[in-house]
Amino acid sequence: MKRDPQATRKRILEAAISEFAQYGLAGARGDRIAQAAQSSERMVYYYFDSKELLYRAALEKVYGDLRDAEQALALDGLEPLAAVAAFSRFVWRYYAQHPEFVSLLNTENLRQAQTLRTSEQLPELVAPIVALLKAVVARGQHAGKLRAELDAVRLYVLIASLGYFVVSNQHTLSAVLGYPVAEQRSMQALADDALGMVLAFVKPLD
Amino acid sequence: MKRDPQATRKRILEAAISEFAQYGLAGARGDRIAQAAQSSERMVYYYFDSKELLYRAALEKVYGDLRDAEQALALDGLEPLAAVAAFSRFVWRYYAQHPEFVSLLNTENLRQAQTLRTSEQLPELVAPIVALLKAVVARGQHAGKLRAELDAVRLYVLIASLGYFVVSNQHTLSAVLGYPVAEQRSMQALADDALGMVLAFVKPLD
Amino acid sequence: MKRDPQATRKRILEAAISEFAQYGLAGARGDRIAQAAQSSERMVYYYFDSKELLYRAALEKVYGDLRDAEQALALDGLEPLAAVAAFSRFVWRYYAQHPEFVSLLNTENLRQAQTLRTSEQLPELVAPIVALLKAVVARGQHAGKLRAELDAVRLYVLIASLGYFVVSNQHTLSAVLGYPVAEQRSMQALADDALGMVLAFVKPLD
Amino acid sequence: MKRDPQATRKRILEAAISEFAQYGLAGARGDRIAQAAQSSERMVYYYFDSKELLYRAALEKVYGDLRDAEQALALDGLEPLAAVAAFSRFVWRYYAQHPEFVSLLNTENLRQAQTLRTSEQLPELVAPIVALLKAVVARGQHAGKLRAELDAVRLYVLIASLGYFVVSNQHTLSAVLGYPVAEQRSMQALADDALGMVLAFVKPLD
DNA sequence: TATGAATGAGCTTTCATTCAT
DNA sequence: CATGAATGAAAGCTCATTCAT
Repeated sequence: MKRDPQATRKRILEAAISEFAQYGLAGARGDRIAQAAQSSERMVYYYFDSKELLYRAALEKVYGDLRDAEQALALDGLEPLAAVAAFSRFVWRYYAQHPEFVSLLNTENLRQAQTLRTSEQLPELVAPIVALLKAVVARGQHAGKLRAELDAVRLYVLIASLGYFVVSNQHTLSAVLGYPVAEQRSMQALADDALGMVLAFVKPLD
Repeated sequence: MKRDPQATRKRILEAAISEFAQYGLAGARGDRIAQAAQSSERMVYYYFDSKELLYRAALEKVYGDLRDAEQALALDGLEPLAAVAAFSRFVWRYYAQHPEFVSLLNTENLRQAQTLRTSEQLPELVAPIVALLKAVVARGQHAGKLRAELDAVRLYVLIASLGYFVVSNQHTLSAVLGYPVAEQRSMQALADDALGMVLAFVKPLD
Repeated sequence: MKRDPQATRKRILEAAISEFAQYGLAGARGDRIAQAAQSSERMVYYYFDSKELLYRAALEKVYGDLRDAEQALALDGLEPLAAVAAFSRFVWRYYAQHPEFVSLLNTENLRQAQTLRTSEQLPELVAPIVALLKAVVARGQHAGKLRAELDAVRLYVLIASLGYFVVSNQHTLSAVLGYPVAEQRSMQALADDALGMVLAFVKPLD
Repeated sequence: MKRDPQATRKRILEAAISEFAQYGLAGARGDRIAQAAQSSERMVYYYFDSKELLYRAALEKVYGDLRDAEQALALDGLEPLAAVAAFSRFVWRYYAQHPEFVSLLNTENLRQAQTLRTSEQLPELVAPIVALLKAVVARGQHAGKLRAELDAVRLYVLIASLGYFVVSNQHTLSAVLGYPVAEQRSMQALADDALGMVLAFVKPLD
């Protein structure tokens, strides 16, 4: 009826991302996805064959989107310290603006990365972003602007950590601390603190 | 079977924690819990009335365990900086040694803290630990050993962030980075870096 | 509600035999079985776990019934020739009176005996009846009343053949030949001819 | 794809025969047929309109093939006894070499010959072969070489029986008796015995 | 002649839960 | 205190078939 296969497929995939992000894999419901996509449950299987494969497609989509977003990052022209700061801000902003990405990652970790481990295209979707930071670190160390002992991968993990937790755990945090993490202002304050931490950490101890 | 009601109840609760941690709320299966508890599905309902209530009990249990563990923390006798370090190490070690706690938190955040928000005993289970850090910060600032602008709640969030992410996302991290996060040694290296970060951050900029 | 588990289970199994006999494994419908058994589709799964296992149970039941029926056969007191006749008549009568057995066998052959081959109890359900004929043949050959070259297994197959086809293929036969195979009289005439055949075949050519 | 409509139609029909023979009507799958025919599911409907009609076409095809094969049978020149033997061997060989025919007959009987009974061309496909035997019997009786009481239709049924069962039930037989019915040698031994039976039966009791 | 897209209906199976003792 | 039996509701998925070009 719609005769626009690409569009239908896309609507389903987007509805699925949102559903999986909200309910996890086990909790996601086919009929809800169909309804949100203004399509039918049948079409979901027509395009994606099974819930698991739809979930895999959703994961690949959100990782792909991250990779696409990071293309816009131009760190080469920046001072090493400024580059680390820009990188951190980019990552944190991405998490904050894409809570469904964070949620899907949590879901995938619950499953012990079952799907990710067996995906063929996922590795290549993730490699570039770490490479980006590696380049900055190497350059900064060479110029004496970043600590020599710095390990780029560990630095990446720490930067990610600082932005991830507040998005991932925003609901329990505000329930438990009464701290309104989701609000712009507190988010910003946290990000400022975190940036201070990162920069203090990467600077050489002159 | 076993004429020891308390023991049966306990086995069920423990099996439930492990099941919820592994599969989330929606993915958890009553029969698997019953089997792991060497009991019957019927008993699960006998003691906990419903899956939701069992889940709530599980959440309360893991939060209670954290509260109990933190009793052992004696920060009062320590220097402010040492106290911050001890606090951080405690939190991180707890996360690392209790991945089921981390996993349950993720599950609860997926549900937008639905259960936690309506729990009566949960707030009081969490308040003390933040209070602990608050005391240290106040004392340290008074003694001029910690930065005056430091906000204890935000500091708590940042410390938690640094320990949480690697446990929560260990599976995707090792799948995607090939970084063996779960191993003792890499965990330790990360913790060392993180501690460096925290201390550099809290110290006054003399 | 019925609180008579054995009876419910039995009604379901009988309904299943009749359904499988009428529609085959693929064509059998769970709801029809449930309805015929005056139970619910859910109960079918409660007792038998899956359609396949229900089918297996059905097969085992009809083979078991045949084995039970054959207990009544007392061939030892008979003359060898009379024993062969009695055996043949028993087999043919059993097929004629249990078309659902014949139909299930056809279904199982369509499936290339997939289920039967992997059944543990089926072999032992079938062995005795052939053993019965073997004993008769041995006795008859020893007494010079049956042809020395006779192979008991082959004889069994031929006897079974003569009774099976008319039951198994009665519908196509009457459609195609206009021969009312299902009627008592034609059935009897065929059985008489068949018995003549068998006896002429087993007698020594004096 | 292939601009050869007749060839496509033929491939589909052949694939259908094989599919119906292997899985029955209910168990047959449109997509498997399409794939085996190197065509598309859509084409199956294009040429045959529905599964039922495709099944009917399959039945008509296998009956037609039998009728064609039997044209080669020249019984007129043979002695009555030799003619009966030739007829029997032909039928048995045909069954053995066309298990898909046997399987389709079983499937059709499961359905209580629903399709066959309402077919217009099927009766005329089957009549000739029985007529063939009738002629032989009449001739033989007239010449005193065949028993006078012999009924040709019943004789046909018995001959068919003897060849059908081993093909139709080969899988359960070998599973249950451990008798390798499908093998050439055992098949031949059975056919020899069966021929002995038939001839002993039709001969006058001089 | 040929075909990719779409679909309603229904199938088997699972799940959390309640009944009855 | 404990449990075997029973179940309504829904979930994921499949099937034969039709639409639209």
